[in-house]
Amino acid sequence: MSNNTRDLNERSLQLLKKLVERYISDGQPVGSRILSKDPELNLSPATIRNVMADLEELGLVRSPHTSAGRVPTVSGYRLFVDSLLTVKPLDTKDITRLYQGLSERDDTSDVIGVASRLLAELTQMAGVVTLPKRDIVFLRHIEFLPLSHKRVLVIFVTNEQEVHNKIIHTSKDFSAAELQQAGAYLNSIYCGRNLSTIREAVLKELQDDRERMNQAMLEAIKMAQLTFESGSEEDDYVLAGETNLMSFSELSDRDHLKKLFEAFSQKQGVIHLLDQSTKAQGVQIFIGEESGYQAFDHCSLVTSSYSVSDEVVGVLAVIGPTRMAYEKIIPFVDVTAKLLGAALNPKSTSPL
Amino acid sequence: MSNNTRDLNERSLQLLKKLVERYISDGQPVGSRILSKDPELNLSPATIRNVMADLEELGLVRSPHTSAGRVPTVSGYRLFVDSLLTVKPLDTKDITRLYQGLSERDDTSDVIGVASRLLAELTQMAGVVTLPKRDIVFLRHIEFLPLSHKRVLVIFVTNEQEVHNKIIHTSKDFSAAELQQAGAYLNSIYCGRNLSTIREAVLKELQDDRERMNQAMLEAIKMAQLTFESGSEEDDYVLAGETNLMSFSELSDRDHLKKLFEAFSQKQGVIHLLDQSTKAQGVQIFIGEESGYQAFDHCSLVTSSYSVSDEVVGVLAVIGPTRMAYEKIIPFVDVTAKLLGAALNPKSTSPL
DNA sequence: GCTGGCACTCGTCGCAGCGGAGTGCTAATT
DNA sequence: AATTAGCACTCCGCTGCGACGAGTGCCAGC
Repeated sequence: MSNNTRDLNERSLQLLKKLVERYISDGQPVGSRILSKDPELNLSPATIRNVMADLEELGLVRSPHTSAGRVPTVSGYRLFVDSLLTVKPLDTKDITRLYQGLSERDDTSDVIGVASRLLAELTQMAGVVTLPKRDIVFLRHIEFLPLSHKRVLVIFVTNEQEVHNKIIHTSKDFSAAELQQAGAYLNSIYCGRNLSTIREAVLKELQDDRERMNQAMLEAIKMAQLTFESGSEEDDYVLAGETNLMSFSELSDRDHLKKLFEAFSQKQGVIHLLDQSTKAQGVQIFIGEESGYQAFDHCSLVTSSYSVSDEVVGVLAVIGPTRMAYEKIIPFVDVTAKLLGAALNPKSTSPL
Repeated sequence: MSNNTRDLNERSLQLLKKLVERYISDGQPVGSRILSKDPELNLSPATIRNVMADLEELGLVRSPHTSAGRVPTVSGYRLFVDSLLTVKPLDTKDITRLYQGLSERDDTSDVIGVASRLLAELTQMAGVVTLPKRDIVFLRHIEFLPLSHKRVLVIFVTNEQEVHNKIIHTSKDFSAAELQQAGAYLNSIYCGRNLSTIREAVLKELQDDRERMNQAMLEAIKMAQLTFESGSEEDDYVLAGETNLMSFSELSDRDHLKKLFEAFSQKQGVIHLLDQSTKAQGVQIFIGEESGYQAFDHCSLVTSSYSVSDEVVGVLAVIGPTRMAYEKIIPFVDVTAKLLGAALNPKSTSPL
């Protein structure tokens, strides 16, 4: 059952490639007769049957029942996308649509949402984009408002458009004036820095320099610490085109569909899965059960991290049935990730 | 085809009631034999057949095919919920769950989301709650930040927790200091007032009193106008438990399901539908096609507006198959609406 | 080593037959 | 006049059967 490429000669691989391509385009188990008609193979059905038997022994294909053709297994798809696939150049129409959507950043639209919708719309599958990591998120303004019961509402603005808010619990009740002062102080020293470095700086301040700070400054720093402590901002993503998945017959089983949509609304599992792609640069693919999540059993995910200034800040993906046109989707996801990264680059956006 | 109640005698109505109840609990077309066994009716199958024929003539029931018993039509359900239904008191377990979830307002949780999730969880259908109208939304703090290109980022905080933001286009570029001043001015005069009255006041100012304001005040008012102009805050809702709907066989048709979920993600249609309930106090029901939206053809919505200080501020609903246990859902929605209204009442929450 | 031929397996389709559930109608009963 | 019993009828759903087609595995010949 080793699906090592060396166990197979060129012809078998070629045949597997044709088989997978054929299955992807037709959705029907493909038999020896059909493949025998392929001019590039030019083999008789009987020979093809022999080769297919080999492929089946290696676990690359299987037949749903005795007298149906063969369909690729997960390993078969894996081998296909890893070694056999010939990626197609992107459709020019798609390129322009992506470019339009992701380069011109008009005010109210959020790039992440646009990217997600584009992924879904142009692939007719589901698109998902994680929100970018805080590393590229720069503090623009911070402010505190008093609530009752020792609670403080923190509002902070990042980059251009995003406004975040959080409620923190403080050790005592503060007056509006005190909080205003704290905000002004923090603004003066942390504006323009990214959230990660702020967090580190805050921690350092708290450890090192207590004596050279006055009480108000200390309180302000404490509040900043509460605001930016890790995990404060739970990860999230923007999903689009889920309903497209309902049209695929291989996913339209009620229970599968339910599991899938439940996974989408719980988010957590999806986040974990996508996070695995943050390590690698470029496109990565999860085929069927490879994901390890039952909900995605008959799905494939084509993911790519996206980066700003050479640093990975998030992940995007297209989710569809295992039987998808990988040769198109892969370059598509790749390009989208790059364009999104570029669109998020603070240098290319208007200065503060 | 008039389904006037007067066309029917007590017995026929009683029989219709039994029939609908039976169909709701079993999901099978109900025939004369089954109903004849009901001790309260105590009629022979033949008599029941006669009555059923009458009901069918009036359009209250229909048979899927010649020998298949009867199922209620939309009119049948309508008559049932309007005149025949005997509502059941709420399950005590449900009451306590609702009470727990909606009375204690801890910090981070949003009541609207909790309400929506409770509706879904306790009914095992989908729950939806519209965000409350701005009339009960009080301005707590407003602030402006400069962006590039004559744009200004407005952040305003309402009630306790909610932070809103919006980008407005101004006639010229303002400095941070100017904007701060404008914010301070607006805070001083509009804090604590609700958004509707602010909008009116702003418009009045712009018309009446131009001469007695200085330039800065005028600019501030103009910005407030842009911020609070109507339609600025598009309506929205929180949905929960959509996936529950996938379990109902009568909705599990692929196309219907797709339409339904598309309607959910586009939101707009749902909002329109729910808005119709803002006029009435109390529970309202849309059965099947009554909603006018194809996506909800085989669904019923049990809606109720919810009010704060006797003013309707939003709508909540349970969405499920037409064949749902109305006698339980109706009081359930009713109570949830009342509890939510109470939870939102600013008087009962901690003061500013 | 490849290929043609052949027997075999399975799934699908159409068809017929049958039982069950339920109806509508009519005639008898109260 | 209303209710009921009886009966013929309709229609769904199930089952079994045979034909068909697609595709396989294997063997023998090229």
